[in-house]
Amino acid sequence: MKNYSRQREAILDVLCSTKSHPTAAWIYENVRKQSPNISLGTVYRNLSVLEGDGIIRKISVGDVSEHFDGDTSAHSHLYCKGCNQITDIPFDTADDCKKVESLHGISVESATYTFVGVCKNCLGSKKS
Amino acid sequence: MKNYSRQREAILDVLCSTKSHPTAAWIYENVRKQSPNISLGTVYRNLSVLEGDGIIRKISVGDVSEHFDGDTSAHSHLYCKGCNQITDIPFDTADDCKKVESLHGISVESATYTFVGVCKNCLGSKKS
DNA sequence: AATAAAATTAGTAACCATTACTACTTTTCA
DNA sequence: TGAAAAGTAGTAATGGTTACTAATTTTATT
Repeated sequence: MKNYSRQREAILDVLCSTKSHPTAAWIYENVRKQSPNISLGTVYRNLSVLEGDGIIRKISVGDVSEHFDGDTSAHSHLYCKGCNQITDIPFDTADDCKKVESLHGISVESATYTFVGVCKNCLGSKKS
Repeated sequence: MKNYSRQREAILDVLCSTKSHPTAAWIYENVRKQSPNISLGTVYRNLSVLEGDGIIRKISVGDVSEHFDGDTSAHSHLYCKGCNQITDIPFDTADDCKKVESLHGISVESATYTFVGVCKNCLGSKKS
C-alpha cells in the first residue's frame, strides 16, 4: 500500500464508504465534513491519481458528470432511467475480455459493462 | 421512417457514413461541407433527438467528449489507449441482458460494453 | 391556395464539469 | 538539517454542452 497524503486518504475513505457511485462534487461535499479546507481541485486531482493507480474506477454513463467507484472488483453496473442511480450488478467481465482478446487479436486491459434499464426499486413503485 | 428535417437528415447521413464513432464537433465540421450554415447547437439538438428516437447511440468512454454511433445493432466497442480511437467489436449483449434481467428482477433496455485496451493497429506498430 | 399553429433553425450567450496554474505548505530522504 | 519533491488551497481558464431568441420553415386545416 502506497503512502497517501491525508487528503487523498480522506477522498478514498469517502468513496469506499458508499455504494452510490458518486460524482466528484458529491465526494467533495462529503470529504469537507472531515477536511473543511480541501479544495475541489484536490478532489479531482486525487481521483485521477487513484484511478491511475488502479485503486478506484471511473464510470461514464452518459450523465452530465463522471462517477467514481471505490470497488474495483470485476462487476457491472445498472444505470436506472427511473432514479438515475447506478447500482452494482455482480456480472463478471473477465471471461469475455479473454474471449474478445483471442478472437480479435487485441489486448484487453479492462471492460466496462453498463446495463441501462429500470432498477428493482423503481419497478416496484411504478405509477402507470 | 419519420419525416426528418433537411438538417437532421444531413447529420444522420454524416454519422451513418463513418465507422469512427465521432464527436458532435466532428459531425458539425463534416455536415458543414454540405450545409455550411448549420449551427453547432442544431447538431447537438438533433443528435439528442435521434438518440431519443433510438436511431443512433451515444457512447461514453470517459473521454473529454461524448461520441456517437449510427449503428444501433447489438455490438460492443474497444477504446484503444494507444490511438484513443473507438472500434467495433462484434460482441452481442442481448443474451446477457436477458440473463441479468431474470437474475436480478430488473428491467434491462440496453447494454453498453466497452473494452479498454490496445487495438490491432497499435499492437502491430509497438515501439518498445 | 391561404393562413394560423407547430416545429425547426442559426446564432449567440450562458452553464458548469473539469483542468490548469500559482504561490505556499508538507513530506521525503540523503 | 535542509534541499528537493510532492501535494495543496484557491482561483482562473477551458471547453463541451445546453438554453435562449428571433426568424424561418413545415404542417395541418379550411
